[in-house]
Parts: sequence; C-alpha cells; structure tokens
Amino acid sequence: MRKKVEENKLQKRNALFQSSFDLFLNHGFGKTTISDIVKKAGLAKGTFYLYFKDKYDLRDKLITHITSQLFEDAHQEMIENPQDDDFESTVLRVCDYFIKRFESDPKLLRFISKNLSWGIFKNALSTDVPDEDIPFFRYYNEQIRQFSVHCEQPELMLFTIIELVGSVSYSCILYKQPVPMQDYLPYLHRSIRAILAAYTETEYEATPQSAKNAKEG
Amino acid sequence: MRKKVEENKLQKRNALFQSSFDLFLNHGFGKTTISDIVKKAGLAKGTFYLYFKDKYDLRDKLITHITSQLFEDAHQEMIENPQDDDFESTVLRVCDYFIKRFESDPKLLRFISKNLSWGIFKNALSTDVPDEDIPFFRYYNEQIRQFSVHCEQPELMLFTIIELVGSVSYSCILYKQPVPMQDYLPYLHRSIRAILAAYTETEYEATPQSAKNAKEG
Amino acid sequence: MRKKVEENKLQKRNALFQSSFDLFLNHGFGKTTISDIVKKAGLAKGTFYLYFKDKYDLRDKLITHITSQLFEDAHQEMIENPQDDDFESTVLRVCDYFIKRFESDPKLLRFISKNLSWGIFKNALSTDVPDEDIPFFRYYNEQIRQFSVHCEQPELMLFTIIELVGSVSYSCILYKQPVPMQDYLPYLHRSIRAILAAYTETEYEATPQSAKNAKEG
Amino acid sequence: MRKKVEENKLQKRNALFQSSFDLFLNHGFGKTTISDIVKKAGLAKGTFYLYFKDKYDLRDKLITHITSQLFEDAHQEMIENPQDDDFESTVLRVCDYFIKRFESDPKLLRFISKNLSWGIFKNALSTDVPDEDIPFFRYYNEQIRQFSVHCEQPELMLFTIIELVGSVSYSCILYKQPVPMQDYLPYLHRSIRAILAAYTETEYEATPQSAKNAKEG
DNA sequence: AATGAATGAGTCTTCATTCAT
DNA sequence: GATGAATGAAGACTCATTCAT
Repeated sequence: MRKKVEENKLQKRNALFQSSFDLFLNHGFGKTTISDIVKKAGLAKGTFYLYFKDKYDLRDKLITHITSQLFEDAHQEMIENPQDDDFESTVLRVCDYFIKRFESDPKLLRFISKNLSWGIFKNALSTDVPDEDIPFFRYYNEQIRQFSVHCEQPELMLFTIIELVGSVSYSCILYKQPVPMQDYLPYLHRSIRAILAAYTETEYEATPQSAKNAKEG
Repeated sequence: MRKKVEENKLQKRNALFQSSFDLFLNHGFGKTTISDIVKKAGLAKGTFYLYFKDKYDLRDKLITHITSQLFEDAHQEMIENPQDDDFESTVLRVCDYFIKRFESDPKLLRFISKNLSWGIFKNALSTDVPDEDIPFFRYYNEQIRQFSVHCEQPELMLFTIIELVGSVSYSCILYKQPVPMQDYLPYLHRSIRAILAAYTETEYEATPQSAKNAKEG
Repeated sequence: MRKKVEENKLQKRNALFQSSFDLFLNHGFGKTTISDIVKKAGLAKGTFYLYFKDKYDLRDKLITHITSQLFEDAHQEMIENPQDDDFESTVLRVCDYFIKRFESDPKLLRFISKNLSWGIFKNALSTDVPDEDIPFFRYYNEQIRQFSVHCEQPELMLFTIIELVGSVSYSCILYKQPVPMQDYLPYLHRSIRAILAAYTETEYEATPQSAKNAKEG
Repeated sequence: MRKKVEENKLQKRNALFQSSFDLFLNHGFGKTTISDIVKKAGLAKGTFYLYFKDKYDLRDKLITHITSQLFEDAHQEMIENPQDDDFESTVLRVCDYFIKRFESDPKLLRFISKNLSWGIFKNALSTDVPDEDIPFFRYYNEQIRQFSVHCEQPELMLFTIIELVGSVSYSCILYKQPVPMQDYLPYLHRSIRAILAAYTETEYEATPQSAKNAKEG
C-alpha cells in the first residue's frame, strides 16, 4: 500500500517535469506560469509546492534531467551502432548526433543552450552521482582505453569539444550565423579533429608563455 | 537651442543605458524593473517609454552596445600594444584579453554570456552597420593580410575561436568547471593554435563524409 | 495645479482609512483583506501600496489616528461643556465620556481595546509630536494648574486612570463581566476618586518596602 | 488497555498545547500555522483535527489553560509563603507576583495581555467550573474572611485591581511607557491601597450623580 | 485512531503601461 | 518633452481542511 503512494508521487513529479518542459520550450521560462504548468499536468496549484520550491527549483532540476537524458540518448546511439573503427570517428559521430538532435529540435537547443555547459551539468550531477555512474562518461573513458588513445587530459579534451559544439550550434542553427550549420559542419569537423590531435600529441608541454600572456594581457 | 535639446535627450538615453547595465549585472534582467532603472537614472517612469519600447527593447540595444564596446576595447588594446610578430600571437593575445576582462568582471561574462555569440552580435549590428565599419573586424582582416595568412574562411575561423573562448570562459571562470581558467588556459591555447592551423592548412578539402555522417547520424 | 494633486492624494488616503476602519470594526483585522479595503474605497488594488506598506502599516497608522481622534473628541466635549467646579468632577466627566463612547460603539472599544494603552498611544505620537502639541494633554495640564492640584506625578496619575477605565470597560461593556458597566460605574467612580486622592496626598512618600516585595516576590 | 489509549490521547493534546503555546508566544497567533504546530508536536496534520476544531478553538482553550495556570501559580506562591499579617499585604504580594512573572516573561504578558481580562477568563471557566472550584478564588475569599475584611463587593474589588495591574503591566513592562515598571511600582502600590480602602470604607454610598454624569455625558 | 498527500480558494504583491497635468 | 499617480491584470504562494489508506 505504501508503495502505491510512492509510485503516485513519482508519477506526479514526472507529470510536472513533462508539462513544464513543453511549456518552457514553447513559451519560454519567463512566460510560463505555475498555473500553466499544473493545469497542463492535471494537478492542483498547491501540489506544485509539494514537489518543488518554486519555478527556479523546477527549472534547475529539469535542466539536469534533460541534459543527462540527452547524453544518455547519445550513449545509446553509440552502442546501438558500434560501427566505428577509430576514436576520432567515434567522437565526430557523437558530435553529429548532438547536432542532429539540435537541428530537429531547435527549442531544445535554445533551452539547454549554454546549459550544455560543463558547469551546470557536472555541478548538478556531482553531488548525487559520481562520474563513474554516468554511463556516458564511462563509455567515453572506455573508448579512450579501447582505442589506446594517449591523452593526458581526456576530460578537458571532451569539455573543449562539447563546449565548442554547443556554442556554435546555438549560433549556426538558431541564427544561421555566420552560416547555416550544414555549411559550417565540415569546418567544425576539421576543428574537432585539430583539437583531438592537439590533446593527443605526445610531445606536448604546457607553454609558460601562454599563461604569462593571459596575466599581462 | 535645438542642439541643446538633442544633447539632453542623448544624455537621458545614456543614463538609462548606464543604470540598466548596472542593474542587469547585479540583479539580473528578470529582477530588474523599469521602476528601478528610471529611479537610478534619476528620471520619471513615463520618460522611459520616450526612449525604449519596453525592457526587452532596452536589453537588446544594450547587449549590442556592450558587446561592441568589448570588441572595441580589445581592438584598442591591440593597437596600443603592437608587440606581436606573427598572426598566432595576435590571436592568442586577443583571446587572453577577453579572458582577462571576464575574470576581472564575472558579472559581465554572465551578462553577455552566450551573447558573445556571433548570432546576436552580428545580427544586431548588421542592420545598422556594415562589417567594414566595425573597427575590430577591419583590424582582424588587416592582420590576416599583413601576416599573409592563407585562410579560405577567415570569418569562420574567427567565429570558431570566439565561440570556444566565450563558452569555456563561462564554465571555467564562473563555475571553475571542469578546472579553473588558469589551469585550463594552456590547453585552451593549444586548442586555438590547432584551430588556426586547421583553417590555414592549404591542402585542406571539405570531407563529404562528415556532412553525410551528420545527416544520417 | 500641483495643489490639486496633493488634495487628491489626501482624499485617497482618507478613503483608505475610512473603509479599513469600517471593515476592521465589522469583520476584524484578520478577516479584512486588502481587496475588501480598496473595493470599499473605490480604488484600484495597486493604489493601496502607494499609501501603505501593507495591512499592518495601515492598522498601526489607523490606531494612532483613531485614538488621537477619540482623545480630541473628549477634549472638545470638555471645552464645550465647561460646567465643572473642581478637578475631580472634570476627571470623572472625561472618564464618563470615554465610557459613553465605548457603550455606544462597542466595536470601537474592541478595536482600540488595549490600544488605548499609553504605550502605543504615546509611542506613536511622540516621534512626530511633542506632548504640548496634543491638545488633550495641554488641557489636562491646564486643569491641573487651574485647580491648583498638588500632584507630583500628574502624568502617572492620568495614565493609571486611563488604563483602569480602558481595561474595565473592555470587560464590563463587551462581556458584562463581572457585571454590566452601569452596575460597575459607581464603583469605578469610587476607585478613580481614591486614585486621585492617593496621588494628591501631600504627605505621601514612596515606600521602599513596596519595591522590595516586588523584587523578592 | 483502554487506559493506555486515553493516556496517549491526553499526551497528544498536551503536545499540541505546548507546541502552540511556544509558537504563539514567539511568532504570534496570526503567523502560526497548523502545520507549524503539528510539526513541532511531532504529529500529523490530520491529527490536529481530532483534538481541536480549528486554530481559534485551540487558542481559546489555551488561554483558559494558561491563565488558570498563572492564577494557580500565584495561589501556590501565597500558601507556600504565608508571611503576611494583614489583607493589604497579601493583595500587594499577589500583584507583585504577577508583575514578577510578567517581567520575567514579557511574551507571556503580551499573549494573555488583555486576556487577563475578567471577561474571557471568567467566561471561559464559568461554563465548566463553578467559582468555588477555582482554588485561587477560594483562597481569596478565605483571606477576606480570615482578616475580617468588610467589603460589600469583594469580587468587584478584585476585578478592579486585577484589571489595573494587567493593564499597566502591559504598558510599563512591554513599552516602558510612561515609565518602566520599577519606577511605577510604588505608585501602583499606592493606587491599590487606595482602591482597597475605597471598597472597604464602611460609610460609603453610591453617588447617584456619578451614574447621572455617565448617562448624560 | 492516525496519517500526510492533495486540494484550490484566497491573498498579497508586483509592475508594465497609460494619461492627465 | 517630462512627469508620476493610478491602474488592474497577472502571478506567486499559503494554508486550512479533507479523505483515502
């Protein structure tokens, strides 16, 4: 009996996630009211406050939810189509998967926008879940190992690529600036390859001058 | 007499820009009211509507204003310290300038955030001002020429680098994720150099497969 | 023209006072909403907040307003009917005036209730207005002088009597406990006379034992 | 078994009394919610309604509870320290006891405030309990008898004194107006003595004029 | 008897916008 | 052009009360 109640609660929480997601995407966060959310979810106003502190709380939890969903989708995509024979191809295919998703759902892109950011994403998850429990990261690390990629900072490499992909997608997909994504894609691939190469060059050493430049600007 | 009136108007407009800038930075756009803005500017509420349609109109114009200011500052910095002897150094120095500004003013970073995006930026300016009139771009193109850089898509190259810098700054400076900016900087420099190299490799050809991957995902 | 605006504002403020007074009396403070108040005053909801911070602010200002009104009414009553030939009669007549008002308007009594308290009353007025500017007190002091009353602590004497009258009125008028006011009145008069006598006995000295009792209880 | 259930119920009722008392004192009646009360009492929300009709019902029963407790405490104090040799001293000592309690617990004073009023107090008790069952009153009447006090209206005398003490305590202790209680105390004692004398003067007659004044005011 | 999730009417409060002066 | 009082729609949030378990 107790179990039924818990199930019921989870169901309501998910209904709120679902309805707010739709509304945020279609009308934006600012123009979505709690009234709208609960109405769409088929719940009473007060019920909202049993599950979330306020709209901001809901949003933050939703971003985490959606973002990890997206990464998991990418992960699934990869294991369902294990067609690659080198690391570079794998990385490019993941990037292309993100771009495909963004192109088919520009609202999603706008919503998670700069929230595809490592900051929010890792921050949000890190409290509850160790990295190893996020399948996408486990998968990434496995690929590194499997293909014997020599990389001192695999996380920074991934971070760099993801930030680049997210950021240029925003501009090229939503605003077609400076060019539409399809036109930009070959150049993006080229940049990604260059970044991969840069992080896996064995002879690399941090150049002290770089840091100096930044400080003395 | 006519002139005095015009000056007066400009002064009010700037007062509104200034006060809203401060308020947006410190309290965020959503929490800043028109009341706040006019009070800080020392004007009456009704006056606001003589200069801007609404808060959104003000914001859009302000972003343009601030962003071009930032680019101009970078430009000034460059011509005042013409110390570089190659193109790569020049580009890195510009990037470092942006990062320095962001580090000394994280609120500014948060505000323009993904507005350092080409989309908003170029879009906003393009209506009034042709590229050639933006000194920063003129400077950039001059540098390309001066250092005889072979690059088929100089604008895409710049776009790529700026998006990367803006995006990783957001994460590394505001959230120190995955690492603080000072730790990330050497790797960022490496990535930028790699991108520069990728765009200036003469033998490059767009790989049709890349586009294919993205489409078939 | 400017004057007209000010008049208009005062009018609105008074309308809010009036309507809230009626509603507080008839439905109680807790059950009166701001909606009710502005509706009765014929104003818009937002207008309320131009004049008062919230319902509590309105109440505090209203209590001061009403209480001083009541004292002024008593004062007027006295000067319009200057029939007394000694101080005691004057004091009793003032007390009787308060009681008459309370009996004819029990809601008023309940509202100012223990707010006829010196604390709230003096506190509220003292910031803006020195004692001498409250006609009732000036009148009281004049009577003291005129009838050559020998009293070291005229203010404490007045305080004692007013507290007693307010407090017993509450019980005898609103609850008819322990007896209705008309039955209690002769005894109240007797007590008041006794207090007057106690404060004007010239031979009096503070008894150290009294304070000792209270401390050692 | 039946007994255990009854004990359990009493325990819950008392828990609700205790937690609501604390909350009313510290946050006021209006700002205390039923949620707060049950949480502090460690009970479920629905349980509240098994014991009280609503918050008002709880408050009324609590006031009675607290007030009679206070009187009983005074009573205990008196019989534990039977040091007085006349009636006046006994009365003053009771008053001083109340004041001492109020000074050590101003929140208590504020809470029962004008609820030390005969109205609420007698009213509340009278339904269930005849006067004779309230030990304090029995004690009072015994003292009257024991010291052979000649007083036609001992209850009105007590009422008068208690109202005066409660009312001036409110002002002098909570607001230190017009003077702090310690400064006022000698004068309060003087007034109480005067009232005692007024009620026990054998030659007294009600003055018909007094009532007349009040009516014709 | 006890629970606590759910409800939704009810309130406060904000703020963009208007318009008479 | 400039003002700022007034508006009232809109939205966030609370909380007493119910009721299925």
